[in-house]
Order: sequence, then structure tokens, then C-alpha cells
Amino acid sequence: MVGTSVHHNLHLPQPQEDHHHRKTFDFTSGEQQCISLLKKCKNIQELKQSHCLILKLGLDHNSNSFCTGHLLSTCALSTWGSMDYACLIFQQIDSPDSFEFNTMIRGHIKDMNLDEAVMVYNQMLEVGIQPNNFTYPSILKGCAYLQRLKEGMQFHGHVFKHGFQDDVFVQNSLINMYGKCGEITQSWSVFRQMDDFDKSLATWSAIIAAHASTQMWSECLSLFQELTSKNYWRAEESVLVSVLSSCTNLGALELGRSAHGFLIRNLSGLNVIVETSLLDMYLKCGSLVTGLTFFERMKVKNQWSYSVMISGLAFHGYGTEALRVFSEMLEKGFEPDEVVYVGVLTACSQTGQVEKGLDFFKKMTVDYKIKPTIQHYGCLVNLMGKAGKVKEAFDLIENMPMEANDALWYSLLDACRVHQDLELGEKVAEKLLNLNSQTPDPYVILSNMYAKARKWENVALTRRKMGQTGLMKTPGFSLIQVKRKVYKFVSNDIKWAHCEGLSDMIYQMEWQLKFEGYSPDTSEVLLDTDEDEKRERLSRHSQKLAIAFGLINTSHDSSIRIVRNMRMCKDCHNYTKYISSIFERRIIVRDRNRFHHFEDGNCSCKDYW
DNA sequence: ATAGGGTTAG
Repeated sequence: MVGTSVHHNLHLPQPQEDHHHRKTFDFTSGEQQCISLLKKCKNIQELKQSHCLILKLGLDHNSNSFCTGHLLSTCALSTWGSMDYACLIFQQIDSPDSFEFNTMIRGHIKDMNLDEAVMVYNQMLEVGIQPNNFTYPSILKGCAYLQRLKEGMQFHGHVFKHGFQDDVFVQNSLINMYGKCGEITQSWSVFRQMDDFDKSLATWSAIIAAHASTQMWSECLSLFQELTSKNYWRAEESVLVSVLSSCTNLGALELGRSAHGFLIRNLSGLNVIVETSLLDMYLKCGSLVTGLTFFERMKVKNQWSYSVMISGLAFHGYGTEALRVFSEMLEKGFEPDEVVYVGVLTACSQTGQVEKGLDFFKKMTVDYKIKPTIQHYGCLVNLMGKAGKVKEAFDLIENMPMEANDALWYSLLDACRVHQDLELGEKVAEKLLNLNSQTPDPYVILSNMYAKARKWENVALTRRKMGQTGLMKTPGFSLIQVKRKVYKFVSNDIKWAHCEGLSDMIYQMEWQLKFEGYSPDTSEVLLDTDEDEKRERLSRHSQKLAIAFGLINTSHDSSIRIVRNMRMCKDCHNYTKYISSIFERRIIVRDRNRFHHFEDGNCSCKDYW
């Protein structure tokens, strides 16, 4: 049945007479009109009506016609497209050509249906249609998006077999696919084998994004710096998003700030994705005020921007404000997703609002039908643990619908340490050791707890057990950025000793600290050595090295910003408080969980972290 | 007259 609205727009081809006075139909004009109709289609109903017309006019089997191709691509690739209907059309085509096969593959990938796409690809080979250089980018994109390395590698094989290994688009897709699947060496090998002449902005964008998504942030930044020297480089948002995320993870505020300046100078307006990345960068690099101002000035905000702002406020310790922004987000009509609830629950745990947190959790699962992830349970464990409800937290973990991971048990173990619940602590440490992760860290925490409770026999026993594992404690490191370069300090690393002036500075710092009344707290050093050796070790903790380096290399009016991979030890926390007052510096440290703003001998965490 | 590569959060 042909719909009236469409029917009125189409003039059916009229029979014409040729020079023998025979009546013929001019199909070409019919085709033209069908195509223009297809282009106007706004939904699947209109498309179906146009399809009927094409069938009625017999234009679907005309080998010179583009109608079927148009029809298929409109159906499979438009925003409102339906792959079910596309499959129906596709089945009716007698002998599909490579264009039609490719369209089907791309359609399935758009629906994230890699298996169907692979089936179409195999069918294509079976009927003897050669894949072309349009085939592989689509299918590799699907492998990338779904992180299906196995299939990705198979198709890399096909690329070679069919001789497309030198096609630039295929190479870019391969770089992206390997990057998304975490195989950075493979991405790099494709990139390296490419001719410099062939590399485009998209190629660089792919390799830079690949480094960012495999957490190789420093390498990502150096690649970006290399890119900016190329003549086809232009200010462009997408590359900067990867760059900004690297700055965020490295805590490289200065670099991030100059990227921001660069964007403002070169582009008239920024899209919401880049602005959200900038917001995240400012917040996670410790500039809460800049981030907040930036957020308020953003003209376009989406749920992601809100989500970033909410978790930003939460891990800076402003739980109440985070919840206020959350209610603003709901008022504006943005649907909360599972990610924003991680921020909301963190906010509750920072402010110690156990009941409120549990309420939010209930609302999330019941009202919004969001399936809780292990991160949400992690927030709840944090929430209960901080409030001293360690037994309840333990029960919660035991009754979760999924397996607990080590982060969850560590969070609880830490709560047990803070609240000195030795009995439960032992149980939790047991759980952690059963997880068989290659670290003696549970022993370390347990031993600290015994030491605090003055149970020296248990301390000795735990240390002996730890020694038997032969494992080394996870190395702690601190990052600091000076003059657009990020420096990494690893605890007890001897490399720093060669750094000019650092030993002198550390000596000077210790001298002044002693004068002000600081004494080293060796209770968390777990070595069976004498007190001197312990003090020596303590003084070479990565954060202290980084602070010394910062004091030497940054101006007196600037803050020192440090990013750590682990929690601070008690001594480093105390030490940093003293330094902030002696040297009159703001020191901002980001640890695994939150920010510590040190100023005038105090810390924003109020010594509870 | 139909098709392809690179883009953010815990």
C-alpha cells in the first residue's frame, strides 16, 4: 500500500514514443525521483512507502540503477535506520555487489553487532565478491568498539591476504583497533611501518588515542608534541581530548593549562566533549576553584559534565556541594547514569552520611533501574567502613551478587585499620591473601595494625609470613610537573641521588623539620632493621623526593602539585604538613582516593583519610 | 546519483 503523502510527490514515468512510434518508458527520470524521495525520508514508514514505489516501477532489478543501493544505505546507515528491514531488502537482491555487502557490514557494526557483520563478510567471500578497502575500516571499527582482539587479529590477517596492508584508511583503523584492545605494541608497529608521507592527522589522532587508552600518558604527550611540528597539524579538538586526559592522569596542570590556552587561541568555540575534558583536567589536577568557575561558565552541559563536576567536588572533600550539583542536574532533566551515582555515593561517604548514601543506592536500583556495579558496592563499603560499621560492610560484600575484588577488600581492611578492629582485619586480610594477587600488601597493613595494638608477637609472625612469600611491596611513586615536563620519583630509587641539588635540599629540609619539632614516625616501615635504617628509608619516600624537587625547581609563589599511585604513609602526611608551613607553600597531593590540600601546617583531610 | 579512518568520565 502506497502512502498518499509520498504518492503525491512522485510523478510516475509516462510512456514516450521513439522514432518507430513504439511506446517506451523513461526509467531514468523515475530513478531520479525515487532517489530524491529516498533522500527525503525521515523515518522507516516513509522509507517503506518509497520501497513500495521502487518495486512497483520495477527499478529494483535494473542493473544500471542506484536505487537499491540508496535504499539499503538509507535504511542501514541513517540515524533512524532499521537493520531488520535492511536485511529484508538485502535478501531480495539477487546478486549483491561489493557496495551492498559493505553497506550491510557497516549497518551491523553501527548496531554493534559484530557477529552479524562477520557473517555478511563471510557470505561475501563465499559468493566470490572481493572485499575492498571500504570493507576493513568498518569491521575493524566494530572490533575496536567491542574490544574483540581475537577477531581484530583475524581481520588483520585478511587485510594482508587481500593486499590492503598499505591502504591508509585500513592502517588507521588497525592502529585504533589495537589501541582499543590494549595492544599498544601492535598499534605502534602498524604506525611505524607507515610511510611518513601517508600519515595524516587521523593517523596521529589514532596513535595518540591508543597511547592514552593504554595508560601510556607520557608517551601520549611526547607524540602530541611531535605532531605539533608537522605541517598538516591544525588546532583540532579530538586530539586534544586524548592529550587532556593524559594531563589529567599525570596531574600535569601546567601542560593542561597551556593546551587550554592553545584551544582558545585557535578555535572560536569548544564543544562540550573538550570542555568536559578540560573540566576534568582542572578538577583532577587539584584546581577546584578554576574547575568550578569553568563549569559555571559552560554554555552547554550534558550529564557527563555534571558527572565530572559531582565526582570532582566529592574527592576534593565537598560532599554537600556535590549533592547540590546532583540535584541541579536532576532539575535540568538529565537522567542519572551509573557513573554519576559513583560520584554521589562518594560524596555521601566523604561527609559520613550513611543513611543518605543507602537511600541514594536504593533510589538508583529501584527508581532508575540501574544495575549496581562493583564500584557502587565499593562506595558503600567505603561509606560504612568510614562510619565504623565494618561488620555491616563485611556482610554487604559477602552478600553481593558478584565476586569481590581486591580494591573492595582493601577498602574494608583500611577501615578496620582506622577503627582498630583486629579480629575482622585478620579475616579480611585472609580474604585478600586468598585472592592470590602478587603483593604482600595485606601483610603490611595487618602488621601495622598489630604494631598499633602492641601485639609484637603477631607483628613478628606476620612479617615472617610476608618474608616467606618473597614478594616485594608494590613500589610507590610520586609524579610532579616542572616546566612542562613530568618527573617520576620512586621510593628508595637511587637514580635521584645524581640529581643536582636534591640531596642538599633534602638535608636542609630535614634540618629545618627537626628544628620545628618533627620526628620521623617509623611505625609503618616494615623492615627488620634498626631504627637508623628505617629512618633512612622513610626519608627516601617518593613524595619527599618529589617535594624537594618541587621546592628547588618551582617559584615560591606557586603551589606544588603531586600525584601518587598509593595512599600516603602517616609520616609523609605529617612531614608534608610541616613543609607547607616552614616553606610557606601550598602543597596539593592527589592519592589513590582523594586530594590533600596542605597549607600552613594543616591538611584539608583533617588527618582522616 | 549510494560507502571508509581518529573523540571524554569511575
